Amino acid sequence: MKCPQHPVLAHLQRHVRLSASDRNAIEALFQSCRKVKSGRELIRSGAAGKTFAVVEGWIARESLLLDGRQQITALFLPGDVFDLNAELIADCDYSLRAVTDSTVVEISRSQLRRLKDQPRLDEALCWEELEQLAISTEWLVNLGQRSASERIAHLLCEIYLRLRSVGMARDGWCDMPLTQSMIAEVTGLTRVHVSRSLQRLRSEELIHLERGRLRIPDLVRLEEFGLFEANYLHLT
Amino acid sequence: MKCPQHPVLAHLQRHVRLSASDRNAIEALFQSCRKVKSGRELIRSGAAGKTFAVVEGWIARESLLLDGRQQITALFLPGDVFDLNAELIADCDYSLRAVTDSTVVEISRSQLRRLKDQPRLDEALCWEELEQLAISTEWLVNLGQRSASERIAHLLCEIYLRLRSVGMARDGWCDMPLTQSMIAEVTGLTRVHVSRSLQRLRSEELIHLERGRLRIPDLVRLEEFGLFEANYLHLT
DNA sequence: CGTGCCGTTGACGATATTCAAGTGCAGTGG
DNA sequence: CCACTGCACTTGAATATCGTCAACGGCACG
Repeated sequence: MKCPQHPVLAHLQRHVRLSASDRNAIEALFQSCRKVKSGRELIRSGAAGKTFAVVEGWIARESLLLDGRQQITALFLPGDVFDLNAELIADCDYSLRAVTDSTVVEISRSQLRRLKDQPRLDEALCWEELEQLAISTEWLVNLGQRSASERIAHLLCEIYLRLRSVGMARDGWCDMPLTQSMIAEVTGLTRVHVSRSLQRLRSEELIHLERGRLRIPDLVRLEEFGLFEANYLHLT
Repeated sequence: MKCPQHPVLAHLQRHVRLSASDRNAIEALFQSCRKVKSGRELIRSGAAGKTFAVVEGWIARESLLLDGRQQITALFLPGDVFDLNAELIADCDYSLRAVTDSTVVEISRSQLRRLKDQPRLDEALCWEELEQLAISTEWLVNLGQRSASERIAHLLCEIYLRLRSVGMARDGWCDMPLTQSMIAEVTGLTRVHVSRSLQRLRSEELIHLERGRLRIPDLVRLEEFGLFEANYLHLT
């Protein structure tokens, strides 16, 4: 699904109304976009950290354990600006991988400093950080307290609302390019168990999920099932 | 265990060497300390967000589910400065509770802005944010991928190293005021299973834990057991 | 026409939860 | 001084949830 206006601008303006010069400063960044093929890494574990904005596509942050177990610790969707302080890191312990064919912008520390000199942009960027932290906090609750089906239901609610907030979901429909293996890596479950849990959600008519598209016939019911409370996303 | 110098200064100076005026700006904050009794809330769910620095004691961030299940999503130890952008939040979906009798400093948004005008302090504060995010990311891996005993081992390694970085742990000893119920709320397990898992760690001589004190006879062994890799803490 | 990835299914086993009862200890008040 | 209470922790037995192993089908890609 296409985003009506530029997703990064839409995302930044969810809490702060930007001036024309603010918008220009952001748009100037897009002159150096970077395309990344699905499955390729933007940042490899061990490299230096970088700040990104997602113009198009989905990005996953992955952490690898010594024995090969793997966890997706964050998902970045169109419009997200993330890892604002990462340039301080000399060697990352995570990697960033494109879930779909994606377009991103790298933001250097000097560019970031200039953006932060504009008060409204500074505030908008603070909201970005706040959102990332709130989401990862909510994911902790998800992994710690919810059952398998609840975790998946919660994740799908979050994805739907995050996409909707930049105009990329409506009428209960949105893209959902995550494979079941990836859902497993997000939710801390096995592929097999994700498959079974999804079947349960389908059989209870809570979701329809096929060929990379998700349909939620009754969002309220899915939210209740997944003990989902939207306020952590700070949508207005 | 007492911190040799002021824990907040020690913490901020782990990555950045502060000037005398930087240190004065921080010390000025301590004129308005706030004492909180063990078990009391600093911030209640629904209130406005605030920025804090921990002078003394341990603080937990808690999230409550609709059905009463509860998760601790962060622990703040002496020296930590946290929730730097929280003043934007009108109503929190979490609460902050003192684990032990504690002393904290509230930092207002205007104070914060003044601190951020000093470049070294700004950088030190960025490191604080980076650390919080890295820890919550690592906790996601913990909940998603590790077994019960591994989770607890990992948590104890983290606590030990975080305390040691501000001089509050040495020779394998540190404070450990968390009850087993709290460990359960951090690790997403039940109290009962935490009790059994701790017994396993004790029987394998990986830890000695009693009366609020932790002893780790062989840190390397405990780290290996818990698949702990310290680099996410960015200690030098 | 293979090959690899994604998803599904079944049988079985491991891990963690639930329920219930009981201990030790610190603090309280008669 | 001693019962009484609440809290932290422990233990056992039964159960549920989730993981592991293995096999199979469909589909896209070269």
